[in-house]
Amino acid sequence: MLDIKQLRRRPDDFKRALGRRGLDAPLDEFIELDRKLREVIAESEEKKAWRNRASGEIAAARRAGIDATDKIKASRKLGEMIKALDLMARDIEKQLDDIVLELPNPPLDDVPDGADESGNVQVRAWGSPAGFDFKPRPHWEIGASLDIIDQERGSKVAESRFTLLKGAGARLERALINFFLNLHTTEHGYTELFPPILINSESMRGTGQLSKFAGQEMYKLRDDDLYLNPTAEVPVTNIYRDEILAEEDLPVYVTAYLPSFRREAGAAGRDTRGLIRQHQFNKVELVKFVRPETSSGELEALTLNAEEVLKRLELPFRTVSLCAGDLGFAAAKTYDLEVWLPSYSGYKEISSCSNFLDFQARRLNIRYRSGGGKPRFVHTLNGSGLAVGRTFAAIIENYQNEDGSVTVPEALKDYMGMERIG
RNA sequence: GGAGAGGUGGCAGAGUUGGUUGAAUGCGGCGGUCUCGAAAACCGUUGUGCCUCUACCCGGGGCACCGAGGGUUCGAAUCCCUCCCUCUCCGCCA
Repeated sequence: MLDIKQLRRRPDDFKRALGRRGLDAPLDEFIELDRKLREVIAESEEKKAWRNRASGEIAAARRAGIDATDKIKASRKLGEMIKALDLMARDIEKQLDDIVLELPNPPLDDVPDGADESGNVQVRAWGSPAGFDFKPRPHWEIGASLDIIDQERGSKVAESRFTLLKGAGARLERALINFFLNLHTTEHGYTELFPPILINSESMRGTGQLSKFAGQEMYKLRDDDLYLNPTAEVPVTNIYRDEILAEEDLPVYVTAYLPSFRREAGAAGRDTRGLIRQHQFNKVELVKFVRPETSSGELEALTLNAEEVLKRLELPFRTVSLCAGDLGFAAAKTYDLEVWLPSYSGYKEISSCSNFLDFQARRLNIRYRSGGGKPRFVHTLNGSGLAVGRTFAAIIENYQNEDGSVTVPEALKDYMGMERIG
């Protein structure tokens, strides 16, 4: 959520910044409604002050045994007017919310221009895709022939886009989760969390997952006000909702492994095979709560933490800075990590690291007390570190051998208890 | 799932015959006195949001907030309704 006071003060700046996203924000309408709202509030509060005074006088009169019927009558009339004004205020507020909650975060200045994916800019690349002296196969074929990925039976138990992992496959999934968490907790200074997997609508709204457009993606429980976790960003960022943190507690670094569920509405026909786009997938998330002055550097550090995972696994990847038009709703700046996948003959997103500035914190009301002064909003950041299924696929494809076996990456040998699969 | 108790300021804990109670008191925190310094003692101070005045800050005035939402009333932390949560006992289970 944007800062309404800032919006009020310099709407043109916001209009320009949001324009970089290709958005024509209805800010004129906002300014007009906002002006009207304050007018109504002022009138209502003035009448309330009057009523409060009258109530005191009625009390005093009663104690003195004086009749106050006329005062009570006048006060009653005032009450009706106040009720009407408050109703009007609430209506205007609702209209304002409808506008403000749909306004995305303005991009930071160093975010490249561009309307879509094609405007993204590579900032660095690591490793080089291995050449194969045989025809490399996609991970779903290798997985099937090694009998470690079973998509038919996954579908039998649930439906399509659900997968059954078997034997070394199940072991690899678990190994990756452990490896990620161990790296981040022991070497990168993150505290491990294991939050609830079912999430209430208030938390979903807080991080923006429940806005008009995004609501389609979530699995909702029929009998309860709960959703299946779409990304650990939601439960983890919400842990401090409505809290004021002590400045000395910042920065907070937390990491969490959590199964994630998405309906993938609108993705029909895309990535239909293999582990790339599943309804249920595992992910290790990195989340930071930081002081505003530090968030820019914290994003660089968080991105490097995610990159480190790929380096340890010796998987070639590149890092791209998303252009203004490709940024997610709440992000002011995002780096995507893309891993090399032979089956795509290209790079595929495996992590997305974003700085939200105070956009999420304002909506979630997460603040910290600076010195002895007023509470200020923290900045929040998050990134995948990493998506487990896509890492699984990348390992199978990049480490495949001509005989159909897969070499276990050095970093995973202890976790796997084997040097090769198959 | 059954029965009961309860949700008040950073914490603890008053206040429920409705009326200067934003809320006693204690602790903690901050500032000061004292001290070479510290402790103790004493004095003062100590919530958040919004509206408004002044040029932003500081400050002044106002409104709101005692789990959430609604209701009764001139007036509600105090009465009524709905929901949420916590605790205790029983049952059940991992």
